[in-house]
Amino acid sequence: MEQTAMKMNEKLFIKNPEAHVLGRKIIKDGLLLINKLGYEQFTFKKLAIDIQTSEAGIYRYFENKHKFLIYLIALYWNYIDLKVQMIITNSETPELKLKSIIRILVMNLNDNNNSSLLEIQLHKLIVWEGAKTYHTRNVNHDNENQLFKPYKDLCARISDVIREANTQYPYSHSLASSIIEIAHSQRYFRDHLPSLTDFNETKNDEQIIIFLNSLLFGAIR
Amino acid sequence: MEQTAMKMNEKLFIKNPEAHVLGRKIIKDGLLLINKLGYEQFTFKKLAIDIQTSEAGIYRYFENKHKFLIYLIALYWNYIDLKVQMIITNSETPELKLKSIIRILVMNLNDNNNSSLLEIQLHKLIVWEGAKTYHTRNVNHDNENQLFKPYKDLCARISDVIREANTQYPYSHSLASSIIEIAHSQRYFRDHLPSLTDFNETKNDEQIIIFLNSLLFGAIR
DNA sequence: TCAATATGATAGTATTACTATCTTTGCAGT
DNA sequence: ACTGCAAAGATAGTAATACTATCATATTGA
Repeated sequence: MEQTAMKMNEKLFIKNPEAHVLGRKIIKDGLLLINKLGYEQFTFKKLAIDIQTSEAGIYRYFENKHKFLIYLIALYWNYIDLKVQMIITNSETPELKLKSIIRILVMNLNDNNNSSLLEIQLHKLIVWEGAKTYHTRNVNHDNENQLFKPYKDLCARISDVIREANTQYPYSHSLASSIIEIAHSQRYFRDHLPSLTDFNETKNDEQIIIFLNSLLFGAIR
Repeated sequence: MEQTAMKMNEKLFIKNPEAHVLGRKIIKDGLLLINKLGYEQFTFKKLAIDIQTSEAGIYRYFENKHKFLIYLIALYWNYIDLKVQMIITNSETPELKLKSIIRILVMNLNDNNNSSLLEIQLHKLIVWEGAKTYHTRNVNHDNENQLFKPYKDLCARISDVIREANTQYPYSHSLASSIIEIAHSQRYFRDHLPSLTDFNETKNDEQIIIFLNSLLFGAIR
């Protein structure tokens, strides 16, 4: 994943962090620190101390911590989209594609144990903080600046597969975004508000996968 | 709705706001101000100026703005739960109950135009800020203090109806919480990130209702 | 070698999220 | 009518946050 070097929206940063040592350190350690402290407690000051630079040093790369969060989340969406693209080209039927996509969305790590630390951390971030990227009074402005394009692209891609499975189904985009959101919220509920779910303590992703499958295939059947 | 006087969890406030004039003003105008500014920009200072009291005056009722948000959201869940209870006793079949519940969740205002300003504002709040109540590093602690009980109660109640409709269905809680979350996220997407949905510009709730019905009945069928 | 650029170092400001204290108002019971 | 106590008003203060500005130094690539 490291070398993918996805082209990121330039409105997300002031100076491209991937192109400089300090920038890369900000991303790598910043992701860890947000996951450690939570978005609200995370500050550029704390990150600066962590990586032994100054607050101003970080502000040279990112306008504020909200843009920083959107940047990291965009990284996640781009990465998932890549994985989904691979699945699509390698799977036979749309049904098999959808099943594999669901596995990617819940980040089932059992099968492919080559998942990097970065992937795991990005998945943790999306589950905890993902919704905070767009639940702001800046949504419309941020959306005009295409900051959520990676999410929308992923949604469109999954939507295509849904239509491939059932050309009559009229809500392919809504179904795609719903499956994505539920994959995250049900995992969060399982781990923190378990009475909102039916998943037992054995934190086995299999139950979430079965639930998502039944939802998706129940809808398009 | 005004006179329902639900018993609220005492850990949500320092001094019961419903019992005092200033407290009631904080709730009423605070709700409006959060909806106007958004949770992040909302401060007790701004609210104090708004209702012509002091910051300290508000801190006598609420520990901080996060607890205040949870309080308002709990108000919403309690209110919805009441409405759902009424529907359950007045509907014939579980299928009719579920259809009516979905209408309540999307806050379809066409049929009952007696919806108060408070209801509309609470619904706006849950769509914009609802997830922020539990996406915090305090979740576990807040949950132990039963702060999310109203949400869990509602989820359990809907879950019961789902099981009434299909006694074999094993994911009634997850399905209930998913339907609730999707009702809110799809409305938000329709209004702010429309390419994540299939709903067109005529902001008619009917499309969301149809989508939710197809999801729910597809799952339990 | 020069010039641009990256980074370091330090300081400063307005706002936020509180806490403390002291005073005044209004009402309840005797 | 008097007393006492809780509610509310008024003001001040503090640490942290979210920035912005400036000047110096290190690196590097043309």
